Amino acid sequence: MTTIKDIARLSGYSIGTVSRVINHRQDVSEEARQIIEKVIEDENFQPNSNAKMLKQTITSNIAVLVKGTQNVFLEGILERMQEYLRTFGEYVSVSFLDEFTNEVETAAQICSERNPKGIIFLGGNLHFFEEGFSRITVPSVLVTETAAGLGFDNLSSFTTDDSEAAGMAVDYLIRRGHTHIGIIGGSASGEKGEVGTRRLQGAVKRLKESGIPFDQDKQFCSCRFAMKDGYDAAVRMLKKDQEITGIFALSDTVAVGVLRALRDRDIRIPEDISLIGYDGIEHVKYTIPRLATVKQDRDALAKKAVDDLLLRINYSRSAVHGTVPFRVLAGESIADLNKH
Amino acid sequence: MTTIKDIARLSGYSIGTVSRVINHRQDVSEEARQIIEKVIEDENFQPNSNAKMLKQTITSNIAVLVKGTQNVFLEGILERMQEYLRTFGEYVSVSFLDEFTNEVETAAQICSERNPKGIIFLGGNLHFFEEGFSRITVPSVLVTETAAGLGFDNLSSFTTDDSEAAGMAVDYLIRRGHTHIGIIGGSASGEKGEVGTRRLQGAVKRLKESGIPFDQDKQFCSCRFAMKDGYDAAVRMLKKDQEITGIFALSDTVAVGVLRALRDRDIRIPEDISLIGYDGIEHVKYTIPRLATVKQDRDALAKKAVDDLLLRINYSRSAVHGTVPFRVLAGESIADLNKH
DNA sequence: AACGTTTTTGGAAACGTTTACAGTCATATT
DNA sequence: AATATGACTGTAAACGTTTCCAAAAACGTT
Repeated sequence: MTTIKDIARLSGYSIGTVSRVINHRQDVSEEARQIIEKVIEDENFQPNSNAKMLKQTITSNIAVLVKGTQNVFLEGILERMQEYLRTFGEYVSVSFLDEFTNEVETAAQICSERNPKGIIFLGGNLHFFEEGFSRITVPSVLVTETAAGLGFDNLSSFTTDDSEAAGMAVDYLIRRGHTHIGIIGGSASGEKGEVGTRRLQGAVKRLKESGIPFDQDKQFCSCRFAMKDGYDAAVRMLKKDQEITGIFALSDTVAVGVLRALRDRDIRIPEDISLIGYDGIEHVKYTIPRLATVKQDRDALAKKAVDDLLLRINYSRSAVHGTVPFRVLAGESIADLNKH
Repeated sequence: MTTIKDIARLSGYSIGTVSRVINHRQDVSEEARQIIEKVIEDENFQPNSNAKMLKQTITSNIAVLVKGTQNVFLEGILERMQEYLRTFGEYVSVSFLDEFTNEVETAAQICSERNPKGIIFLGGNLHFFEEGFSRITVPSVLVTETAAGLGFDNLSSFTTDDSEAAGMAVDYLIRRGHTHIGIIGGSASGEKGEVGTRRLQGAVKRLKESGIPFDQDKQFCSCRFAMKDGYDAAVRMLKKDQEITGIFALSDTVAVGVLRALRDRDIRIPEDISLIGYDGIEHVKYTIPRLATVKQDRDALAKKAVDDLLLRINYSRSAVHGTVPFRVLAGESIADLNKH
């Protein structure tokens, strides 16, 4: 392994000067820079990151915790983030957590074991943050939830305005004459600080505002955000309520399951029941019928979160909380009842 | 930050002894161990990983390179691997690469920058390995391709027997009376050392053996492994050849695109054209109709690769090459022409 | 009691960097 | 000519561990 010492010897300069060249400092003569850079090039020298980090007491890692496995939506954000971070020369260390694992607990553990310089939470349960985030001291960012109300100074958050967006989703149904709407997805307990709950509340709020009756016991079926669970929940919903003409699935993955469940019961979409999803994964363009959905801006989510985190890692800044735009995508899964 | 020095001071022992306790060595008295462990506990001390690694000249990272973005199949393997590795206390640093990026080149770069103790390639192009893998010296494993023929002693590989499995896929069609079969997916160039190419060859071989005519120019449409590309390729195929009764899509994602393309042209599946995919992602159970496919054993792939890599990291062993079982899944997308 | 063994311990060097500090040298200023 | 200034460079001390080596302690054997 070639070290800075070898470069010093080979170039005839001291290790101090070599170090200065490596770190692009100004106080080095042009001549020294040239010579040393040549030697570095020739020797194919790479500074040992451990030594560097030891001295600087940081690691060059950013830890990413993805809440939920097989979550196409979050994985899409992860990919975008990784790609974007790479342009800064930053790498991510990824952990996928199932939905029951406490991500804050896990993050704390990762911090002590690996000492990352920043943490990105892709999804998460606000409850866990409220309870235990004070133990985490590195700059962090939570994506897909808002931590504005928690008041941690090292935790930023970026999300779609879920409540508003969910409202737009049901609004889309309402405008097309649907007055009996079912909602599928979200945590069983209606737990506070959970994505599904916020979307549910936004939807219910809009229903109320529009004067549409909604009986949560009969018209809501909770389920995890997976195709299978969407399928099962749809089956339950059909048993509970036969009058529904429109369904809002709280995630596209759930919607795919719903689609299949309705089909298996020979319920036509959109002729018999209309369906709108949430997230805007690629897949909605290829379902039969194409799925209407609310598309979150994953690029913006990824970019904003990374920009903010990097800024806060390098300069001590306060956390910020932001939202990104969304769009309702039409699809073919919604019937306009007004046209009858 | 509490350091080993603090623990030494607080416990009344020397740094050396504390270090020995931390590393669970035998040559420490029971008494010392107890006392020191108590102090460590009380102080909530975590050894600085950078210092540790500096001394041991390794990092505790395993680098994973995922070839291809938005690849549900590989991401599923990634999740399984990460989860399994975590049980060993190992973490992964992930990079997603688009299909054009040279993963071996990238790995070499990552090695010099971050010095991982092992590398996992999820997908990859054999050509790149043949050309440049000799530069990589850490234990590595390639999943989804076989590197048996390359003869690198530090590169294991695990894969499904793609050729055989693809053969089974077309066989499934052939047995149901299909004699005019189209194949969609795989690299444009029919490039050597590419997943699609191997599957294509396996399929063509089986067609030949069964005495089914196959004109690669007319009955094969190459495309990238994405839904959109599957859609477009299906459109091309329909223009080129009107007589096809069965299609083998070289990945499930492609199949989903094909499904949608056929539907848009009012071609019924399986009545007009039958379709079988490859990979066995969750999704195939929720398409309309449910998609027949060849299911690769992702659990086995993940587990074998990790087991082997960990073994080779800790003991110097030669690389091995293995395959995992596969299964043809029936679905609803295939018509039995014999029944007419 | 004197000696060997074995077990346990402390001291100190090493790992490869960064950086504060002090030094050298040329040039400009008086 | 003496001095101040500034640009550059080298030296050495850190950073928090691990581990080699030798010292000390404990024990058993003669």
